[in-house]
Amino acid sequence: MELAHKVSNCKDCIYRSWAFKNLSAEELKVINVKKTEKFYRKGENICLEGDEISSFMYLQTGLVKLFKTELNSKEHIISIAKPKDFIGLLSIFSNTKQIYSITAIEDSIVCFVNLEIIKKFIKTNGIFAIDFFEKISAVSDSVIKTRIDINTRQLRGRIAYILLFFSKHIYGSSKFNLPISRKEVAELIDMSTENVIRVLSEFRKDNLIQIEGKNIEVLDIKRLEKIYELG
Amino acid sequence: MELAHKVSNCKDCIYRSWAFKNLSAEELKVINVKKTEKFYRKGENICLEGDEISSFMYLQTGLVKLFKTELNSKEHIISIAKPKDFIGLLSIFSNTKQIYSITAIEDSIVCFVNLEIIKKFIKTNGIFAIDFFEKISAVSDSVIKTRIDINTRQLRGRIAYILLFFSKHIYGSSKFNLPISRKEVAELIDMSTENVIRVLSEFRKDNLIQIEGKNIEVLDIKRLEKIYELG
DNA sequence: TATCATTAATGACATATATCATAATATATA
DNA sequence: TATATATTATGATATATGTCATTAATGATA
Repeated sequence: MELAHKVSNCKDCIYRSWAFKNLSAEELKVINVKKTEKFYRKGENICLEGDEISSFMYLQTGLVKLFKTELNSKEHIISIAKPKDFIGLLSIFSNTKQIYSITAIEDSIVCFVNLEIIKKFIKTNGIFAIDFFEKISAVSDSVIKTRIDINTRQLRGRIAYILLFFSKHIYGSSKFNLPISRKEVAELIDMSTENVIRVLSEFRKDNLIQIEGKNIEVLDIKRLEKIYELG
Repeated sequence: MELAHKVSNCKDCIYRSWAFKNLSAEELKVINVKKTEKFYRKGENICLEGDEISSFMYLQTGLVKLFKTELNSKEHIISIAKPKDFIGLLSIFSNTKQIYSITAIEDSIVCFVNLEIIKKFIKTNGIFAIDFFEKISAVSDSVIKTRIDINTRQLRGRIAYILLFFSKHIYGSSKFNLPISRKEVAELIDMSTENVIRVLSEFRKDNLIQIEGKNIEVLDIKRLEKIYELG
């Protein structure tokens, strides 16, 4: 069942003040006409490895995961995007096909802006080009930094990272509903599902967190940060 | 001792046909006047974490490593750049300070182009902007892909990756002189130095490679590729 | 509601990897 | 050249992590 939602106008969009802030009213109008908004239920695919790339995608509401299916058909999650994030990686500017898949992990609304229009504005609006480039660069570098931060740590440090990531970065609250399964956490931080569960239990017994299924509350953020910092 | 080298002209530069191909003769002349070329001996630092960023850097000759010093003062290598590569990550467009350090791992000549000039051309030359963006995006995504490829494999797969990386990607020859120590290999693929040495010995005993100190020859590339693919 | 499938949880065990110790080389430096 | 220092090499051992097995809990579906 498709849920209807009010299609927003670009000039009122939260994203405008970010990557699109240097577009003129005229340019925004062009985007407004050509853009598409689409609603995805939790679990639905937004795009798959190999799909043609024709849009710049950003997330209006919800949460999505960017992932790759390995040869052994295991999935590896590369990053999680939150509202106002550009979804995907820079390859949309250097590839014609998606090299990763994207799936909603919460009900989400994704906005698709034709890539040719973005490219046209990069060509014709220098101020927009520079600003857009800076913003997009930051996103890309943050993915690299995250991958390094995770992989230079061991299990406890990685789980601490995930807890801090969701509580601080995604939800801004010490209490939150983990939107992904333990298996997906494992796919995100390169460890086995059992060990994700085990370390979470360990943290619970240690009064670092409280767990009731997907409901998690961070009880001792200072100590959790220390565990993260020490690796 | 500083070695003199013939300062090259941008219009003859190998890099021109890559990222700078859409600049006019006039624009190239501006870059040519403002750019700096610098020679670094193997082991010399090109820049350090925290340095002000004022240049777009690319490698004319040699080989350099981009790395981060962890809290425990261990070094973690993020990527290795070869001639014609843009050095560094996109953060030069979104940060004012370097977030990683760069050191020459072979005698190298680095060319520094003032970043403000690049930004000016992005603003004023749309065709250049798009092309430059596409090229730089590919570099960034390739770093992400590499990190994933390495970290989703275990030791044997990672060593296979390194051997294939140097023989195919860097030197284009089955016989090459490994430019980094076993310790640096370990820092590049997140494993202990002893295990790097151990797996290399194992590959030697298995007739996959021949080793004499830093001189390595890949004897059975097909089997090595299989080891890499299977992880 | 009853049934089935998925997820979460935990223990026992196997395996992969790191660490420590020691020696042999190689490389840099005085 | 001699000496110190770092690198390479290998074995023994400790530790971290993954895998397998089993059960409980949860959620989906008929």
